Amino acid sequence: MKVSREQVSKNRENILASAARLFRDKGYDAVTLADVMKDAGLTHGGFYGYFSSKGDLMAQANAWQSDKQLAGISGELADYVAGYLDAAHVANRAGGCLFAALGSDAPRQSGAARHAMSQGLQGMIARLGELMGDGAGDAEARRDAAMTLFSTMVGGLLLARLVDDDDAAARLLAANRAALLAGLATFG
Amino acid sequence: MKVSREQVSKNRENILASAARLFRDKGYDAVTLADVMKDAGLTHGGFYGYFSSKGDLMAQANAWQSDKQLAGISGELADYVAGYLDAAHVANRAGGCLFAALGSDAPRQSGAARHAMSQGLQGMIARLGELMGDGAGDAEARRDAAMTLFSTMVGGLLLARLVDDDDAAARLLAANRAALLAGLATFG
DNA sequence: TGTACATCAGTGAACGCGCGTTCACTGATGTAC
DNA sequence: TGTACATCAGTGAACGCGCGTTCACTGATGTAC
Repeated sequence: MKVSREQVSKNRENILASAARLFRDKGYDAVTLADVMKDAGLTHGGFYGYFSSKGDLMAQANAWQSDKQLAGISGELADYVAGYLDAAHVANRAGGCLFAALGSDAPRQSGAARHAMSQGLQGMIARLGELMGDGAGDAEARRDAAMTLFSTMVGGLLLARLVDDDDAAARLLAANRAALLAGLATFG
Repeated sequence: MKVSREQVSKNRENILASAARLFRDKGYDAVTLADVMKDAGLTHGGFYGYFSSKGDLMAQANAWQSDKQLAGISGELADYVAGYLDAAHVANRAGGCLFAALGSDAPRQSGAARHAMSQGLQGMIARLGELMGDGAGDAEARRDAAMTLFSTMVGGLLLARLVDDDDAAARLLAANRAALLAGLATFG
């Protein structure tokens, strides 16, 4: 049955939100279109009214999630870093950072899906560069510093999720957090 | 037809080598058992004479590749870091670091496959800690420093592969390389 | 050392099953008058 | 404002296809004598 235009808009948003969560949680390949549509409260047949293919959904979900993450950065940079390198973030893959959850899969995707993630990453680096203290130098130097900062954050989260020993994970987080916050204090 | 025991041993090695390459290149899910067996010069039906399931292969390939990588670390730590954060490594996913290629997929695997990778990572960190200069402090401090070092290396390589712009990738590599080598020089 | 035979690694066809995608149909929406 | 009808979002069954896994068979290996 036909639904209102407003409902169509909500459904589209729900599909993207469900896809963004499920992809991060289980990986692109392990998530089926039926899973996504069911999670969004619809049946799988309606999918092609919204997206042209699974690849299209992957691209749009990457862009959607990138935008959302970027918009979520506010306040002190040190607080953002500390929240990122936290046990709660390690446990919350479905709701956490796109780049740590799907970063090693992205280069394998073709065209649009990869590009959306690439653009998101560039935006992320630019934003973190802006938040860097003046002590880090001029705009170019701050951008370089942001690249290293975010590399360590993503790598640290990814490795903390990888080890299957809670103590080792906690130590990885703590070591990275301490090193990065010390660096930011120097720059600040 | 039956083959010699020596050939069986070689075949097993070939299957693991093919699997380790293909998994890193295309991801676990996108690689079929037929792909692996064909790459190893065999037909797919023979697979179950060597491994009990695809998951078993994934676990053993992870362990095999981890061991190989660990054994490949020698010489100056600074040289290893510079070679790791290099454009050639970005381009060579199939032959490169297991953790950067499959790190975000590993936590989704169950039991053995994840554990093999976790053990490999712990070995890697221990080895890098040993190679840290005395300036980094005692054994515990060196291990912490190795954790941050490897987090930045893995994150830096992963993000450099993710961006679909060669200049941006080169800059990410350069920024991380410069920051890490400066840090090592201080510790040295 | 040579021969006869049991073993078993490898082959390739076949099996279920699940997935992405398609499609005829339904019935609520929104427009034309 | 009400009514009649064209539109089209959503449904659920069906389709190919490819994958992991199984299995009867083959023929070289390696052992027993």
